[in-house]
Amino acid sequence: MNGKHISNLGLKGAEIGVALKAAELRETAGLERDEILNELRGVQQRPGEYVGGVYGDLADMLLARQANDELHAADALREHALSYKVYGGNLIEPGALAQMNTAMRLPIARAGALMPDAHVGYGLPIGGVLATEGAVIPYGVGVDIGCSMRLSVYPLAPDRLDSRGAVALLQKHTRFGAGVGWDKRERLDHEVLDDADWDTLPLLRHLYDKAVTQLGTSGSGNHFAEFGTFTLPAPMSGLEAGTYLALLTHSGSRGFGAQVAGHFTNLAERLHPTLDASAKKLAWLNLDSEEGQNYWTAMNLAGRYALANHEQIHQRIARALDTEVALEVSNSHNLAWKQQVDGRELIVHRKGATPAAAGQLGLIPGSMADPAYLVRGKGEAAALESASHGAGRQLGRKAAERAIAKKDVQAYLNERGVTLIGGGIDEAPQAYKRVEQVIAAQTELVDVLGQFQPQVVRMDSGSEDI
DNA sequence: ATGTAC
Repeated sequence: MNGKHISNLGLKGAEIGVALKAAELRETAGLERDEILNELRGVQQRPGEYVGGVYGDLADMLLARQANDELHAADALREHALSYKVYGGNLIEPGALAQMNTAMRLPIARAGALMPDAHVGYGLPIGGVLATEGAVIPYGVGVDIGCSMRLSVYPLAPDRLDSRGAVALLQKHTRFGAGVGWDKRERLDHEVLDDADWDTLPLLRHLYDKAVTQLGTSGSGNHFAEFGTFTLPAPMSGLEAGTYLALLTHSGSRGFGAQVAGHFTNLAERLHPTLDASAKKLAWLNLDSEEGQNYWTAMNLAGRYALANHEQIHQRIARALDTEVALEVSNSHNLAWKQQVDGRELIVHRKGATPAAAGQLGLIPGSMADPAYLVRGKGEAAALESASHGAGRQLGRKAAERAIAKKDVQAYLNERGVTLIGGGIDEAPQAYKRVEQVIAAQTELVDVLGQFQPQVVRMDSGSEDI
C-alpha cells in the first residue's frame, strides 16, 4: 500500500497521509490491500458512518471537504452572465460594464439593466439595477442607503429670492460635511425618530443618537441643497406652465446608513467565504435568514430616515419663505425594493438608479451648474422600471482634481450665473457626463416634464476648493 | 458616502 493507491481513489492533499496511516493500522490488523481499499471507498462514500473509528480522522476531513464544496457550489458564479440591457452604452466606461457582468453571473441574479450614468463603484456599479431572488446584496444598495432627491416648487417668481437671501437661507437651514450634525440646541425632530424599528436591533439602538444629531443634514460628496428656477412647459398637478422658484436637495442616510451598510456587507462577506474574488463585494444575505431580515429592516429604516432629512430641510425653508409648496417630488435612488418581475417577486436593487414605474415621478440632477430634470417613468420592463439617477461621473474624484482647472470651473459657473457655497473640484461640472446626453439615452425609460436650473448651490467643501 | 481603520 502506498500513496499512489490512495490518490487513485480520489483522495487529495493531506487526506492521503491520514488515509495511509489508517491503512497501515488495518494492515497490522491483518487485512489485505484490496480489502483496505474497499474500506477506504466506503469512507469516501459515507464518511458520516466512520466518524470516531479507525478511519475517523479521514472521515472528518472528507466531511469538511464536502461542506466546503457545498458552500462553494452555492456561491459559484455562472459561467456566462445573464443578458441585460445597457442604456447609453457609448457613455459607459468598460469597468462599469465589467462590474455589471460579474453581478449578472451571481447565482441569485435573475435580471438586470445598466443606466446611462453608470460608472465604477464598489460591488454593483453606480447606475446598476439588479434583480435577485430571495436575497439582498448590501453593496447592491450601496454605502449611502436611501440616498434620495427632493424638489419643492414654490408658487413664487424666481426673483422673489435674490442670491444673498438664498445664501442666507441655505447657511441657516442646511449643514454639510462628513461627521457633521447639529449642535445640541439646534437639533430637529421628526416622526422617524419614534419609529419602532430602532428598537429591533442592538446596532440600530447604538446608531440612534448619531441619527438624532444628523437629522436634517446633508453630508458630503455629491450631496447638495440648491435654489434655482424650475421651468414647467405644460401644466401638471394643478400647476400652470411657467417658471418658478424651487429648492432641490440631494441627501442620504448619513453616518447611520453608512454604518448599517458597513456592518451588513461585512457580515455578508463572512457568510460567503468561497465567493469568487471578483464578486466579493457582491456578497448577499438570504432574505429567509435572520441576517437578511435584519438588513431589510435596517435598510428600510435608513431609507425613511434619508427622506426625513430632506423633509426637514424643505419644511424649514418653506416656512422661512412663508410660502406654500405648489409641487413636491421626491425619490430614493439607492435602495432595494420587492418588485414583481415577469410574474414573480424579486428583489430589485437600484444603486444610483431612479425608480421609473409607469407614471412615477422622479428627479435626475446634472451637476452643480447643469440642469436637473423632473421625469415621469414609462415602466420599461427591460430597465426593471428604472432610469438614471444623475449625469454620472466621467472622471473619478482624483482624476478630476488632476485634470480640471479652477478657473475653468469658475468660468462654467459664471456663464450660468451660479453662486456656489463650498463645493470642490472633484464635484466640478466637468467631472460629470453631459446630462443632456444622459437624458437623451433614456427616452425609452422616462418622459421629461420639467427642468430645474441651479442658481445658488451649497455643498460640502471638497479637498480642492473651487 | 462616511469619518475611521485588514
